[in-house]
Amino acid sequence: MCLPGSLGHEEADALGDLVKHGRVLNKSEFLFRQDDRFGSIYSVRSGVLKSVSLSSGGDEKIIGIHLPGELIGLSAMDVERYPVSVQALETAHVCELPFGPLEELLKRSPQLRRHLFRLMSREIRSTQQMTWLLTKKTAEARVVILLINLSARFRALGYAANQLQLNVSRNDIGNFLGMSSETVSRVLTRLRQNGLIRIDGKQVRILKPIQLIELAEGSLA
Amino acid sequence: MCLPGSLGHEEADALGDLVKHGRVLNKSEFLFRQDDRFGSIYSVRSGVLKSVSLSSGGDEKIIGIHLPGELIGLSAMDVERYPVSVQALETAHVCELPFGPLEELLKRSPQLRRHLFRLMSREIRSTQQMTWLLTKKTAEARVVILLINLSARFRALGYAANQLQLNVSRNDIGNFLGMSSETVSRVLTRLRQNGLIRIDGKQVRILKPIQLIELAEGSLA
DNA sequence: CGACCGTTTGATTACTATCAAGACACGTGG
DNA sequence: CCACGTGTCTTGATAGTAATCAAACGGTCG
Repeated sequence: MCLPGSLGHEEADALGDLVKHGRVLNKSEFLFRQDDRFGSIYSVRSGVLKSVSLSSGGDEKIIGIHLPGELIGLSAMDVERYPVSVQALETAHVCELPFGPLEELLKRSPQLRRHLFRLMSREIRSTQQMTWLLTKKTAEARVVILLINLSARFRALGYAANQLQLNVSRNDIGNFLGMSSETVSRVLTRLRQNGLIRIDGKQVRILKPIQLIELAEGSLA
Repeated sequence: MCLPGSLGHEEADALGDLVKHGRVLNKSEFLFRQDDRFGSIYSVRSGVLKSVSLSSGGDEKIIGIHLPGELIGLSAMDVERYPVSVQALETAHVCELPFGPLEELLKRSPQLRRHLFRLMSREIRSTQQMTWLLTKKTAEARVVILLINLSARFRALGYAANQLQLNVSRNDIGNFLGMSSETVSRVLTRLRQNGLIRIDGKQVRILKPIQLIELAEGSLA
């Protein structure tokens, strides 16, 4: 399924017709690049991708990390060109939803309309929460909250919740959370030393979720 | 007009019928509070308001500052209750757009649909830009960028672009930009000393916009 | 095996928060 | 009208968190 959520059969079928052939991306391949002409919204079927925005000054900012079931491109609906690049962090499958036909379908399906509005609304909220994270939390708490957040999202997908396959470099994590890769590294080692997590390369295993949550809340309640 | 933007006459009329009696808010009065039941989206006709989110830990985070022409409540469309409180920073007029009837109208008006999607998309982008601001810019640059940003938004409304009436406390500015009120104060005095702005209480006059912009770009390009 | 990129760890620096005190503005009540 | 209190703003001194600079340590892939 390409648009997870509460859709009737009819809508699902119509949507199925609309979907252009799904796309497979290899690791580090781009789904689209910043300033490409906007034409489609994408839905992640498998794999993990990142959104990156390149500022005029030349530095990159990682805007989001996308797991299966999530939509990509919602921030481009009112502009000619995508404001970010999207790149696969591992082999990924996506569905392409061409925006024109999608709008047609929206005409007929109140369900789908509600659904899309919901998704966008949620996106707004989650980005706003990120600003809260960035201004009110210490580096340690930010990393911990990211781990908890990813864990919850994995669980919601039916994957193991405390066995995170982090195909994201320390650099990317730091960029995303507004800190240096060194600090990310330091925080992770400290967590490991305290027995809250285990680290095997890109694998992070959450050993004591409850204490992690306490840590996240604790540092500046 | 309650939904600024490109609407046909028909839509505008229908929308006019839909709008519940506008509301007037005195300074520091609440439009709605966090956890109030979601029912309406609001459009600012005059005045300035702020969105504040209260975390479980008890501390507040200012999420947004709303000028005339902007919509409030887009982040609540998929939840039962508003995730933020909205408070007037000065006397303000708003239109209330009850969500149920609005959805009815969306059924019939592709124009309006597009318009709403556009606004939400823009909101996503502007919040994402805020995360960029918070992670990639120094305290000084953040304040400067806020000034420039407000100036541009005022100009777009037809107001004087370099005569900002900042009915926001230093504390609120700091909260919004992720820094202490003291730092805000220091940055503003430095800007004043360098002749880039003038300050008369809440009035900020931009004297050298070009140099301000250079400053904003300069500190960490 | 060696080169290379990402990670870890250490030492130093720097930005900004925090703590504290004084200045200022404003509204109230004497 | 002026004294007073309250809240915000400014300014200063100090402290802390995280950035930066640097170097050693892997793991991976020709």
